[in-house]
Amino acid sequence: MAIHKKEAFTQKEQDLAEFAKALAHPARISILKILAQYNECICGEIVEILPLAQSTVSQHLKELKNAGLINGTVDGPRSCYCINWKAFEKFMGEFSFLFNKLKVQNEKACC
Amino acid sequence: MAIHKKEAFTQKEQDLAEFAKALAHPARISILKILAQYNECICGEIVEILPLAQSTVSQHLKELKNAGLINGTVDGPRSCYCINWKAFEKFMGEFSFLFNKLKVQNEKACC
DNA sequence: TCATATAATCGTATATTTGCGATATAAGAT
DNA sequence: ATCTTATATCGCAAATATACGATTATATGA
Repeated sequence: MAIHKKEAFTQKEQDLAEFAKALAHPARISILKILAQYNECICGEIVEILPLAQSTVSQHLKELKNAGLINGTVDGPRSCYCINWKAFEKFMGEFSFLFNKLKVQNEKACC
Repeated sequence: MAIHKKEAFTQKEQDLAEFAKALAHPARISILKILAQYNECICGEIVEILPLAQSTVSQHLKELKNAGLINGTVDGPRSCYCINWKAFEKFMGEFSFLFNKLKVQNEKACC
């Protein structure tokens, strides 16, 4: 595709897209559900639950962390992860706000 | 990657991931905002606003339509698009429900 | 110090996404 | 019938994402 045109869009649009991208894989949705259920988990616990290799789970965790959706701290030889509810709420709120706000002003029928 | 392991996850997890994927590009976020603002648009109007080629915009519209987030109807030589608010609310509701529900039961601090 | 346990990273193969120009299609106008 | 307008689709190139095994790093315990 030669060039990525992400730069052509607003920062907020890019941020929302990044957030959505982090959620755009069933494995990551599943990881978030597991983290929510257990409050916190080490990588190995998630590996045992999901049908994915350790390296793959670690990669998904890294993406979720990069997106800011989870926190991860080193705990001896392990890494402990949990959901960053604050970030989660921020993005969910922005999405809801953006589209609910836009919605009210044109509830009329269309094509 | 040899095999896609999407099948290993629940239908609901896959559906939410699909929804997120449709939103996982700033151009598509932008298109949704444009559609919300104008209520309905033909492809060419969006092409004029965004710094993307006509074929690229058409492709993004197709993805949004496949994900069920927008409706599109043929109108003579044009195609008219608008947001499918019902689908939108369904998915946003599912996300909020899923994570809000999980949240209440573990607000305690973690790593 | 050395072995063990845990997780991160590297390298690689393959699949998917992104973007565009060129072409095809379909409806309306002349 | 032909031309114009608007959109979809095809084909291609480049970028990203997915998945895994192998390797590396790090901390704990013997």
